[in-house]
Amino acid sequence: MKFNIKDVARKAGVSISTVSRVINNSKPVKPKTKDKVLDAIEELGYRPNAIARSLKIKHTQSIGIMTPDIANQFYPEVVRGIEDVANMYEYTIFLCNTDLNEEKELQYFAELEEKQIDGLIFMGNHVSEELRNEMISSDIPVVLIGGKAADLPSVTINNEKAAKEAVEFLLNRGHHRVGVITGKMKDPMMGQARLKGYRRAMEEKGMQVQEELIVEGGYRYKSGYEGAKTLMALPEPPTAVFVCSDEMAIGASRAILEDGFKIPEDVAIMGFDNVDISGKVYPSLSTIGQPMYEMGAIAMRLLTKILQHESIGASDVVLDYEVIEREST
Amino acid sequence: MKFNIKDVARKAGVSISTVSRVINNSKPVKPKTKDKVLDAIEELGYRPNAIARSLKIKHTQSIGIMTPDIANQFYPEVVRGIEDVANMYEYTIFLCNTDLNEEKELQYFAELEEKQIDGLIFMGNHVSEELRNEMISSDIPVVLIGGKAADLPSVTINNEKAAKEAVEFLLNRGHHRVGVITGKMKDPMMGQARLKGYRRAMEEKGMQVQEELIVEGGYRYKSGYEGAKTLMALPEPPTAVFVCSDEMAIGASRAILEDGFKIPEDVAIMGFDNVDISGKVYPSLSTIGQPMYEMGAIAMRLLTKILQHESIGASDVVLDYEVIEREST
DNA sequence: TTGTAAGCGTTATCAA
DNA sequence: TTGATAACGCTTACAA
Repeated sequence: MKFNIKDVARKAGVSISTVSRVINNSKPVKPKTKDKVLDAIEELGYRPNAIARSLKIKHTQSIGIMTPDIANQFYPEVVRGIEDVANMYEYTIFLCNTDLNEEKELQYFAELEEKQIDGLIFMGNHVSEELRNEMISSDIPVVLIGGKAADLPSVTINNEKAAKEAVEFLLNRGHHRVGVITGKMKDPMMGQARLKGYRRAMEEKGMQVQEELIVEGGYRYKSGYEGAKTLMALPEPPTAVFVCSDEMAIGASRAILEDGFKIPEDVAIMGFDNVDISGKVYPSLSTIGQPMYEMGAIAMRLLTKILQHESIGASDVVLDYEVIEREST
Repeated sequence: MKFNIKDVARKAGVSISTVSRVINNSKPVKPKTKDKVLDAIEELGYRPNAIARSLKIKHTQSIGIMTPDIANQFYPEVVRGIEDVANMYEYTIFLCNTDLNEEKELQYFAELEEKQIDGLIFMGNHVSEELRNEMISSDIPVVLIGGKAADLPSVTINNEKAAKEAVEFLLNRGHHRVGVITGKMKDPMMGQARLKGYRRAMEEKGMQVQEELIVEGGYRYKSGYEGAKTLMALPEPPTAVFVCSDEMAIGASRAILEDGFKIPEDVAIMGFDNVDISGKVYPSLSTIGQPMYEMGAIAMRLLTKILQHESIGASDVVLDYEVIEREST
């Protein structure tokens, strides 16, 4: 029940080359013979074998996406952005979940390389030296989302500046004690850069940063919840807290509400990301809006340009964020 | 910088066949020559070409996933379940977003078939006759998640029964006017089956179902929001509403809160799905828990069994759901 | 405008 | 235990 180009050639009474030519529209073919071929294809229900084709032409129209965890609120939206433009340019995507685990990243990379992907979009908190070497030496074009590494194009936002604006927003509302629940501190962007933004905002306003108001979070809801609990248990709890991801911010809100405080009257919350749900929860979350879909779409667009050897302007594109005011502040 | 099996054969001073043998461990090879080969591989940084391999062996260790929209709360979790077991069995996954669009489904299917996927996991509200024909005639093994079609294995929950229990739960709490915001009525599972469960629960309790209390929703937040607005605008609004998806339920909660009602004092809300966020919002959502991760994992496991020609017990597996009581009821 | 044939990088059969 | 060689299904010179 599975036919190949030879079968249709035989059926149409032509050679396999002309069949190939009509399939790919690569060379002129006399209308009449073209019809014969098309009929044969139709009749047999023939589908070309892309694997065989790829072997010959040396590209697969497949690209890889490595994401920490598709089940994490942040990524589905960017993956969707990637997929939409990938589809537009006729690429199909391999999806891999790395759990931020270097071993897994390396292993997936090897697998994808063997499968001859044309390019890769990588998300993760940082690319290890070993992985970077693999990437460079493979000469598979890679574009990073949300992170940076030497010689690898990337799309990001300015995390430090965004974080700084977030806490300035809080400060301008008259808050004096603003706490922060950070990301993982080994994460250069979500952890370090955003905390740095916090510090700079405080310093520029001439406020002393109190280390007790800084608690290290992680990525998920639970760490936000716990971070807020410790913050609110302080002798003098903050009146506002900047939480470095929306998911943690939702956890923090929960903890704060449970402790009998009102949001935003007693304590204001500022998140980061603008994950889909953040505008839908109650109270809705003020946050820094990252253009997730666009990040994906732009990264993929960048990749297609590289693949087509179009000149790319800057290969580090930094996108705009926005501060979004909702009910939690 | 890219080497093939010939290069390593030359470097190791052996034939390509023995290289192949050491790579695949397919035949005994003298330890000493094996070492030579391994060294050559190491030195060149050789990576086998899976495309060439697939062409020869006629399978790709790739499977497809078709999902309506990865950015929709429900799917990332099941995709994660799929990916985890796929990875375990050394499959890598192609991810496709169909937007529930038949054209796109058909087109993706053709694309994936050309790319010679070994199997497919399909999510969608229903498989069209044409798509089903393609699936059957392609002899690519397909397993459905959340839907059914003749001759296609599936993993589902009993939507009607689950919905019935959801509204019984509400009824048992003494509610007499319970409204329902349905899914899209052309969706057999999320729409029809769940509504049927509602009707049956009402009937079995000897309650007359009032058509004004039934409003058709869709999939997303907005339709839940709007559905609740119309319900609460009724002369005699419901005291409880069963909303056929959590995302809509969150929208409904919002609308109800905005209208000045209290949850659950004035109106109780029951969702469906137990999407990650539903336990994290405030008030947290009572809901029917679908085992999303497991659905994915089990579907993929089923697929691997089919691919390995293991005997599969039932090819329609229906999983348990649970009714989860939280703050909204 | 069409056909013949080589070659893409593997695996596997067959012989040695 | 190893090596030659024919496939796998396609594209693309090159020739006709």
